[in-house]
Formats: sequence, C-alpha cells, structure tokens
Amino acid sequence: MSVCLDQSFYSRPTDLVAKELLGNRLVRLIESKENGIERLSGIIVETEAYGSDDDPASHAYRGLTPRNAVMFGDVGRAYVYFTYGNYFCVNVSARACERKAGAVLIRALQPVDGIEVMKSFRKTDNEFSLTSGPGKLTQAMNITKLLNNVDVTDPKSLLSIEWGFPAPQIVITQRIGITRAVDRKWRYVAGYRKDSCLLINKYASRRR
DNA sequence: TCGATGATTGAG
DNA sequence: TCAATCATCGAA
Repeated sequence: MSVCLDQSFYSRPTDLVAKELLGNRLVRLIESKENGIERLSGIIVETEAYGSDDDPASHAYRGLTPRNAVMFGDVGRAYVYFTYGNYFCVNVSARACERKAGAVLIRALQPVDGIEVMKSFRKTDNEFSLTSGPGKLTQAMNITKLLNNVDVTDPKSLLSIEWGFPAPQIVITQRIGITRAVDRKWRYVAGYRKDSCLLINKYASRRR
C-alpha cells in the first residue's frame, strides 16, 4: 500500500517543501507489453527551491509562459522541461497560497527499485552515476515532456512521490548551475554523520 | 523571424 | 575546462 504526499504538503513555502522532500521517494511506473508495469524508484537526496517574481533564477521570474505554466497551476504537479538541447529536468510545483508560482527541482536520487532498467536507460553500470544529477535521473527513469503536469500526489500516476522518512541530516548550500541570485541558499542535500563530520549523501550530484 | 541563453553532461 | 545541442523566450 503506497501513500503519496498530498496537496497540503506542497501548499507551503517552496524552500520548506524542497527541504522536506528529502527522504521521500520518486516513483516512475513504466508500462510495457512484455513486462507489464515496471516500477522504478529512488529516494530523493537533493533538491532546489525556485520561486516566482521574487526569484531572478526562476523560470517563473518574468511571468507566465507556455513552458512554465505548471509552476503557476495546481501544486503537486510535475514540471518537466527540456534544457541544453539534450536533457530533461523534473520539478514538483509547490508554493504558499499567497505566492504566484514555485517549484522544487529534483536534483538527485538514491536508486531503489528497477536499478537494472535504469542502467539500461542510462547506458552505464555505475550505480553512482545513475541518478546523481537532474538530467541523469530523468534519463534513468525515462521522464520526458509527456509527463509534464502529471499529478504526483496520485499513486496511480506514471510519476508520483511516495511518503518516506525525513532525511536524518540536511546540508544547505547555494543553488547549482545558475547565474542570478546565486547567494540564496535554496539547495538541500541529504547527509549523514560520521566521526562528528557531516558528509553528503553519496548519490548526490558532484558538481558545483 | 532571429539571436542569445540555459535549473546539464561527458569527454578530454 | 569545454563543446554539444536545441527548445524557449524576448526583442526586432
């Protein structure tokens, strides 16, 4: 019995949602004639928050366009966009009720279900390079624009987010790969304690 | 219509 | 460190 996070979870400040998504699970169901329904999943270990007209780094900064419409619509929907001519990125729409738009970019997963299938989509055997980046995880789970605006609060959706456990430790940093509002610390990474040091999850992205 | 840009990645 | 690669968007 799977339990998804509901709309009330996403109807809160985007940075808080980004932080609390860590430890929950992104689930992709793939329908195929040979294998029926394949379940791919991974624990969310890295996220970033993006706002609206108050956030120059956000796609929603200059207002509503066809691409970013999901950020302005119902919360708890997948916002999937194409970038750099090669890759998709997946977000979940989320914002406090008084905000115009918002989304949380899912940047990395710790793979759990369907690892062999994900390896074939990614054309690699390296488990640590499977879902350790926003473009990698969409490739591993075959997440494309077809899933834009899918309701991730519905367990029957082809893409959903299941309730899990909060990350035991969280590392907070600046967002990656942006050129504006670089000072804001809206990136959240799952971490763990080792010998009184706080280390980042091994499935998080490596670049900065 | 057109040029600039980008919430990235893999190769070198 | 850098090029690949193209949809999107704002300006013309």
